[in-house]
Amino acid sequence: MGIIGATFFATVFILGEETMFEVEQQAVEAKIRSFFAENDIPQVELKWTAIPFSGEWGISTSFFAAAAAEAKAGKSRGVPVPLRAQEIAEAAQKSLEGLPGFSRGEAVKGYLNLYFSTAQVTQRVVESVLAAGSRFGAGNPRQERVMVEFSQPNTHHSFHIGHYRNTILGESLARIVQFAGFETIRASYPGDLGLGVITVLWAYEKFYKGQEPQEIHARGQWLLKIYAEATNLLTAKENETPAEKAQREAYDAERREMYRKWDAGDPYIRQLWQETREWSLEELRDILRMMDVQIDEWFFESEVDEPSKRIVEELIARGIAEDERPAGPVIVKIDEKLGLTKEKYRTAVILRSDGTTLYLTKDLALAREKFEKFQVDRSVYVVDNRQSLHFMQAFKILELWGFKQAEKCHHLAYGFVSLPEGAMSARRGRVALFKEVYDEAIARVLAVIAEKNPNMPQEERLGVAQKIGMGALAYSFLSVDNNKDMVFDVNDALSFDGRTGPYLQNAVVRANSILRKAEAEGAAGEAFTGFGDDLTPHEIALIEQMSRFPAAVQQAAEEYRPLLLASYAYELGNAFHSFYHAVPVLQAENPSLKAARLQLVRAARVVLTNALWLLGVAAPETM
RNA sequence: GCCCCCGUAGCUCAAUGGACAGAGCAGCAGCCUUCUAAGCUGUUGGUUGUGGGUUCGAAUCCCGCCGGGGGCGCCA
Repeated sequence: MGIIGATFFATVFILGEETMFEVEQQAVEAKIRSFFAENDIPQVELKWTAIPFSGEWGISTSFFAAAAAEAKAGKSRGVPVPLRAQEIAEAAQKSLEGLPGFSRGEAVKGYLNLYFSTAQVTQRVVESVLAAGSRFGAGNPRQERVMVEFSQPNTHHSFHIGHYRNTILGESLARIVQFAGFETIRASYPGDLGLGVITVLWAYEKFYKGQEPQEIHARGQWLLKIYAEATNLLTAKENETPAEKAQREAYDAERREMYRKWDAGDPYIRQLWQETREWSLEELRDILRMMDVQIDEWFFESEVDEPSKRIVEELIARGIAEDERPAGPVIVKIDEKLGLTKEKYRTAVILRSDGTTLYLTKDLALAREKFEKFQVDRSVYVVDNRQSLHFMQAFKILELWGFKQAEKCHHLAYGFVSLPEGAMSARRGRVALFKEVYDEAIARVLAVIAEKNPNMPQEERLGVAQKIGMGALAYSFLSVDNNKDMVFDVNDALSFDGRTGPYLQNAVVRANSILRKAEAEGAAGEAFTGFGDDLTPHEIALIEQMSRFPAAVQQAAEEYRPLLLASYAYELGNAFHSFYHAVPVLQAENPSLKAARLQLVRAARVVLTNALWLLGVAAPETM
């Protein structure tokens, strides 16, 4: 099979088949369906998996469900389900004799295992990979538009490792959903107003005006220091003297006055706010650049503040919200509206009694903008799990309000990140700042390069170190399921051994190295005549793993879980490293074997690169 | 009191109804004149917090309990 075969399979793949073996699976399934019909077996759903722990390659299904359905229908004749499942498996196997694409079948313990004809299927997988290249694994275009909202740090603060978890999770999810075939919009929603912001503004204006450092990150971090100091000045202490108390209260009055002026649009305060806000945003943009994240839409809290007030009026007018002003705030009694007897969504406050907005108010306005202006069908919010109630309330209110997209709003909650010493606290100066971790990562990688690859030209080292350092960090965060709390330990996060980003990058680098050498010795052009049936187990394992990639992408996108791809990527990298160790490529026994293995290495590099991209990890040429 | 999340090997984590609960780290034993040893191979280590239930089949689903974290009318 040459060009024609490659084109044929690539076309099939692009047009309809998303998970590589749908064609085979459907052919087998059709046969089993008619076998069921002929033998009066209930037409239950068949679930297909790879054959586990066989070292061989194929697809598998079980017949427990069919046997159980028979028993329920009173047709079991007293045969226990497992035995009957095995009977069905054996009979099904007989009915499938001679099916093209498979070498043999076996019925064992109620399962039917169908082994692929390796030469044919290998050919097909490798050709599909090489034909699709960077699009291998991508899903067919969907009609739905998905907005992923992530990276919502507060301005007048500095970006720490907790913000990093949010951002890498959101970016990876956005890449996965996009690659799976959905039109995807990345949205960022920085918190640029509120008391925390004003606190920094107050202290800056009063004590530090004009003293800011010029370097972007130093300046961002400097704002965080101001925040910590200011909070300290404004917090009541034990045993404080009357003079201290008076001082603190005077400061607080100044701060409140500044908030009032900001709200009233005082030009001087607004100007000061704009300028300092921009410092934070500059730092944020630079960090997103380091992470290779491109935000499509920026929403700011300050921009939805006014629109959100009008929404409250609408909700009151429609009887969804109740106005208790001036004695109380504007509320939505969600449980009551839903007729719930136990408290679950509770009562939400959507406007303060003084008429100013809350976080929830603004999220309602933002949601409406997403639905109406951007016409999104699904909206994913990557926000830490302490805000679960907030989003449960927000989505329910949207539903009461009549937005049908509300049911496709999803809060992707993740556990918060703490340090070995305890929770991060800006006030105590106990914060792992992203930029510090980044610098540390670079330094560590440079040290490893100096030790392990001293021949690497100096001018290449920094670029490689950035990719490896960021790869290690990204993978360490994404390989923990998002709903689990995490303790950030630099040594774990920046480990380069074992199940890590660098391990996977190293697999790509090793593939590059083989291909580079092949190129240099002129072997790259040698005719590839196809794969034989005598593939080694390491080759089969590698190809099998590659064939699973499209399905892994779809599952990760459906479940909103980058972790699945982190696990997948490790399995693939592991298969490649084992192959690399055990199977000679450039030293293969004969030219046709060598050409076939070179194809395999090319394909493996493609799939590894695609999988890593979805995790926000870039592989360098060498390392 | 109510709600959400978590509890799996010494440590960090996978496996969300299917076959023997898997990796990494740490430990132990091997493998670099051969495509990058950031690697490979072997090995030690588990009554899946606990008690019931549903099911042919449960780490996974349901109920109770224990332990940890978070949240609950005018913070974000």
